[in-house]
Amino acid sequence: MLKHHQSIKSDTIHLPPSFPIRITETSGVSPSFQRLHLHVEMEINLIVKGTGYYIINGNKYPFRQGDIILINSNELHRAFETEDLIMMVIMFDPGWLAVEQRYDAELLAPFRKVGERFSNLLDANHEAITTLQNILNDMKREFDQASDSYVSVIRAQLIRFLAYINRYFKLPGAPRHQAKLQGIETIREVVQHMEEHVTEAWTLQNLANLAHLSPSRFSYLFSQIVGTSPMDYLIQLRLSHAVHLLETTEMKIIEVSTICGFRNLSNFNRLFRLYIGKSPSELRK
DNA sequence: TCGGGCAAGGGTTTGACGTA
DNA sequence: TACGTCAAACCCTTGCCCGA
Repeated sequence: MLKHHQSIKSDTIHLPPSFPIRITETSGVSPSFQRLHLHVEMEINLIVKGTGYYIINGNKYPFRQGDIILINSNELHRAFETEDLIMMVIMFDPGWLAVEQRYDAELLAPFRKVGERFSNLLDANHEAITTLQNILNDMKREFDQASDSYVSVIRAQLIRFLAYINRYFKLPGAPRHQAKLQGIETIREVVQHMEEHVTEAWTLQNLANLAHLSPSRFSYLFSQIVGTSPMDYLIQLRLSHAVHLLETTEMKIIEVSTICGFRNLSNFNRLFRLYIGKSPSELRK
């Protein structure tokens, strides 16, 4: 039986305390973004090119070129690529802006009030989006060039970015509430359990038992919250573990396959090629 | 609104066998 | 040893209905 207080552990993002922000550009969706995860840092994604969608706290947000995604601290999220995706990813420690909140208490509202007064998705068609895109591009340029006083410029641009969201992107009408998925904590606990016991021979029935749900109800809820079926998610967890072992050890492929919970080598090879795009032996070359 | 039960269809897994 | 193919068995997903 699961302990009630268990939930998915936060990812640890190593940001230097003196400059707690990281700006990168990613092509496609890296394995760490494909899995359901959360972190204390606030995250901004600018869709530079292509399409895909985010699952954030059980809500699906399709995105396209020009959209901006905001992810608050500890929001459970997962990214998917549909086509030719390139994203700018900004992670920052909200504590970095603690002083500014003395002067503008609403500065972090676009994150803190997401789902109520703001949406996770800032639409590429919004009249003010170009201003925000320019700010983010400027931040990336400053980060890459690291010229004199670039830390101050990036910090100032981040404050400007948040202020403009406050000014132009408040949702109209009554406060909106996030989708009430009562099962979200239950699914969190099951996902945590799967990640900690990835090699177990899980069946849908086992997983549903952990959640105290029928298999059909569990499968439906899981897909709503995580974005893929339970068994598909389990395969991705196992393959991530397999990639790690293949890259960092000299274990035989059949040993890796067994350790990662695959009971059959041919099935492991087939799934590996399907998800990773190459065979296990090709990965090692 | 949430959850259980059921059935149909389709996807997945397994194990044997072949090839390089 | 590593990996691909294939057929059969298995079981998961989905949709629907019903009750609490």
